[in-house]
Amino acid sequence: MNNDERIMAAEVLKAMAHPIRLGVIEVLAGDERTVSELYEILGCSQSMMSQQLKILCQQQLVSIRKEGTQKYCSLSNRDFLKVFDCMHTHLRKYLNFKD
Amino acid sequence: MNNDERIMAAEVLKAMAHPIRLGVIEVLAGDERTVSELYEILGCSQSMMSQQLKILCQQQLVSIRKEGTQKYCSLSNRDFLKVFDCMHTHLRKYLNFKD
DNA sequence: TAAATATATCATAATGTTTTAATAATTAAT
DNA sequence: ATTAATTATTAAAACATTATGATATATTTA
Repeated sequence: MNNDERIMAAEVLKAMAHPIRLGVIEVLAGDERTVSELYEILGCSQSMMSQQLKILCQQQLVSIRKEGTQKYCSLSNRDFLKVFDCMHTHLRKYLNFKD
Repeated sequence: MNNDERIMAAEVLKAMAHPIRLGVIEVLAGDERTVSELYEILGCSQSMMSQQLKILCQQQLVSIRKEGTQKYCSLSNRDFLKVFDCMHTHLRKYLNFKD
């Protein structure tokens, strides 16, 4: 990776690096969801969810299709689910995370 | 992942989400390095490197052993190199990165 | 057309990150 | 003991992120 690539990769990682945004990715791993389903499931405000989704879409982690007055969100790149496995193991093995 | 786990995972991802810190991980993928080798290779100040290494060590991404007046840095968890592959592909496939 | 529903945007206060420069601490060699 | 080399800490300015509440924009339904 050259420096430009690292700058972009850092932006993508930043877009993942938030509990709500990780939650969105995790929920969408199961299935497509509307914006309101997402903020109900994850327990945050509508405004918060709208802003976090914008960040995820900007980095193309999530894509959105419109249907009437609703918007359906889904994962753009399921490859990122690997990062969850990696984190899961790291937290337990290196950071002493207890369930 | 529950919310506590997401909070911790977000911290780990934040620790990666910086061009210099990504550079450190990439360089250390090849071999162990001293702090001064790292800031020379990556072209940043000594102070900057020291601070970035602290962040990487806190999340146990990097570990350090002391030898005389120098410190040798190495990767704690090589599993994270997977994240680089993932990013490499994502930038090109979804974010139109040009070499 | 008016009301209801779903989502987005804006403003802002609080908080956190990044960068730089200056200084401190530690070890090794003279 | 001084000096040189390596690394860490601190302080501060600039900048970015987060969270909240208020308001705006579509879209559908009555």
